[in-house]
Amino acid sequence: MEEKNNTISSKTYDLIKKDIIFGKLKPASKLKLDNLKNNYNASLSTIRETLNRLSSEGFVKAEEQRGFFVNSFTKGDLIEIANLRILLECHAIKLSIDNGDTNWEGNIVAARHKLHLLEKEMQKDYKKFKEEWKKYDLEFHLALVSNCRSSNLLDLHTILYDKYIRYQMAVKEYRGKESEEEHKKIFEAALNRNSKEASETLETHILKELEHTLKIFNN
Amino acid sequence: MEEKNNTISSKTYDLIKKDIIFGKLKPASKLKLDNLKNNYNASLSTIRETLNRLSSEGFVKAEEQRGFFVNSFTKGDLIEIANLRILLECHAIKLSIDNGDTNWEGNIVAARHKLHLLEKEMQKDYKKFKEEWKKYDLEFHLALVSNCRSSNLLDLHTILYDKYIRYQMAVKEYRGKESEEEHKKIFEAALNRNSKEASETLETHILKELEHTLKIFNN
DNA sequence: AAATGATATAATTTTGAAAATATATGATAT
DNA sequence: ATATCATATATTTTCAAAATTATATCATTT
Repeated sequence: MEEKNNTISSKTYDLIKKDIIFGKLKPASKLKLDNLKNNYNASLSTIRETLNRLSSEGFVKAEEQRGFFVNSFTKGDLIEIANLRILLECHAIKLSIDNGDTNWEGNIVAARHKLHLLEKEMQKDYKKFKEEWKKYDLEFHLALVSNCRSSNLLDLHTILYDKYIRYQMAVKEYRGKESEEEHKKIFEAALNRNSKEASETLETHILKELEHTLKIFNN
Repeated sequence: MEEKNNTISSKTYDLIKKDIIFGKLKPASKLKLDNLKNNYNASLSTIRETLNRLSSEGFVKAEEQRGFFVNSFTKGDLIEIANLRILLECHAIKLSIDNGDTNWEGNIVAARHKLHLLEKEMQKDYKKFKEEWKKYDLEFHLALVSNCRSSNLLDLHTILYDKYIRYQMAVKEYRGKESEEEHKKIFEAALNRNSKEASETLETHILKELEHTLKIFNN
């Protein structure tokens, strides 16, 4: 009855995507098919399938007859992505709050709690918990927008979140308290069903993260 | 020096995408690999590559180990897509107008002129010119947003436009005069650099098209 | 020394076939 | 008749190798 990830192709897709997001596969690096084939234990055609998907989503750049590359980091791209995330996520959170119900509220409380636990860990050891934190940060943001009643919007948002977070995962320092404070404010606005405030606080949150993340271009 | 469409894979991608958009490959129909292989003269792996890309973009649904299907038509999906198109395109047109320059203005005039020619043809023979009209309608809408200075936004918008237009291409009647009048208003607002009015007129335009397109569910 | 061109090497693209899985068919039992 | 199971067929998934194209190497010419 399982419906996901039974094929080598989709498992490989997840692995490569993860390695791109967390920088194990570095920005602008060439993705040589033969290397990937060996590193991920899949055949060439299977690797090509996953790279085609990743290139559609914008994690990978395909140059015909010259091969595949991890998308480069550029200041302009980061700014575009952050602003697009604001457009989608702020729109979605408003719809979501306006449709909010008991179950949705429960999910937010749970997600916020788990995120908070990871935030404490992050204070202690950023590098160690980065990957797990990312999981719960996404879960929190998804819980907030999950009631927007548009699966097209949700799918798009998740891709934009991942594209944004790839940049943030490259920053060496954790933003800490400030970020946690913002999460708290968004959380409270959502529970109060104040969609305007939630949206504005979320926008501020993403813009501050952007500012922090832009540091990767200073040196 | 050419940089696009030299591979069988990308040519096949264009062909299949076109056939989905114009309904030659019908909504919800099974995309049997062996059939596609014969109809598009490409090998199985190549076909799979294109289907993986199309599934990332949401034209095709991939069910693991069960195969690929053209995405179904549903009322809810159409409404989601139209609203997402409004969100992206209205945002982009405002940015574009605010950054507008001479060259951009020239492109809009040219695109509007070509679209207008096709609109006249459409009055005479809808079925015959549908495909060509779609090309110039997209060109017009793209010209309007082209100055938004976000390639991420532009790429996303084009996908949403195509996803929307697949539904519209399934409508039997041309909307005619009303639609042409709306195009004219958007055009004039853009030339007057009135981004607020352009955005509002564009939203109305898309909502009216949505209303018209929803007819495909009445029978 | 720089540029050009020929050759060799490496990489991508495409194919056809093997392996794995799902679906259809038909026989048997309730 | 309906359900269950086993078998056969069809389809998807995966692979490995051939064909094509790009890149690197090296000799030759200016």
